[in-house]
Amino acid sequence: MARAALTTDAVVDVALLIIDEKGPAALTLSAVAGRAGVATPSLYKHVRNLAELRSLVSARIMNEIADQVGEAVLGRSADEAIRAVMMAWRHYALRHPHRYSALIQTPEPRTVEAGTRLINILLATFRAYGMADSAAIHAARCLRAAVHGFAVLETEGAFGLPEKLDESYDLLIHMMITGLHAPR
Amino acid sequence: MARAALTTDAVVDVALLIIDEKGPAALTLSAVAGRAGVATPSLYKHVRNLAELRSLVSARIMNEIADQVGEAVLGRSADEAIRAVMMAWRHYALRHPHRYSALIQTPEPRTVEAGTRLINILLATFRAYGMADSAAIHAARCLRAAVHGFAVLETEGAFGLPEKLDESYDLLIHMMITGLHAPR
DNA sequence: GCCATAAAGCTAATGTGATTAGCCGTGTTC
DNA sequence: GAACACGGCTAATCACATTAGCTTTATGGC
Repeated sequence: MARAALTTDAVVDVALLIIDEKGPAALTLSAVAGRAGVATPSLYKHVRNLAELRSLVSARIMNEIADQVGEAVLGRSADEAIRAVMMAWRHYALRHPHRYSALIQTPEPRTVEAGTRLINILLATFRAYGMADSAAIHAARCLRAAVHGFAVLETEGAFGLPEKLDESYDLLIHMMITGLHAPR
Repeated sequence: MARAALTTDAVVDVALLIIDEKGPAALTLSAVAGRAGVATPSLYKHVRNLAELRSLVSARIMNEIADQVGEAVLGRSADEAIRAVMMAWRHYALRHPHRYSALIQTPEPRTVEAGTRLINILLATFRAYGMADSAAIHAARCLRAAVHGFAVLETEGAFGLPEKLDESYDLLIHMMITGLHAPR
């Protein structure tokens, strides 16, 4: 071994710092190296390239979301659980808007793995409705799409009037819950 | 005047060609210039810079979506209209996945203007339910979030099993429609 | 038909970032 | 105490975006 120094995790930490401050577009290896007090090429000792750093960052973020959502759902079930999931997910996005924009959806192994944790939470929740596996998968996809769509649009500032967004989201939660109960 | 040659619109055409073939990340001024048979700096006679080109491209795409959705909704109302909107929107995304990924959500005037056309179609549709203005806005936001979320996730390949996606989307349509009818 | 002009194109140059190659010091380990 | 592997560094290359300034060519007015 050699000096203690930088680790891959520490590089990701710095990357998140930059993203939080200036958005995903500002994530460059130069910027990370500057923050870490190191020359740019030195980073290649810890990450393969910029693409890998982005993927590590994305996975870390997805894991954070899964953590928060998993925590929120503890001790709740059915409608209460759905509401808790949706609230926690959106709150994460609002607390870290730039991080949310840095999420990669493209099938990228690391993020997919973290995303699977999140999906499993949703599936477990839907089993509380007595749903069959297949039905739970469809329901989970719908919930994911709705929440993610709202979070993306809100964090990117795509909605016009900011003041009533809580109300809109309440409606979305309501629609999801009632939609799940309604017979096909 | 000078030679006929390139126009801003033609540059956007070429940009869309590149996006369709290789995705939004491949959209560089060099690539556009190469395709257009022109030196890179010549493009600056037609677009201010790469950022503006992206914004023009995004606006064009959003307008295409609004066109398709607007067409789909003709002659329909209420539930039928909602279903038609959702189907047309997703179909556009599936026909042009790379274009869908090239959409910019950030408050960017040109895209916002085109997006407003789309929102107005949704609002008009919700009035068919006899909704008040405020309720229609919340409903439109929810519909937009759900459809956009599904389209983003599907076009980026974020969903696992491709074969049942039609079924999942049917469920989403069902959830939206029943959710809209259910009382708060 | 001839010229001024403005549009549209071009070459050259600069700056930023990513990435690679190859060198150097420093702990760790035997 | 010497070999080694790790982590950092400098130098160099490449791809792009962007700017400056020159050249060419329609075209409208004469």
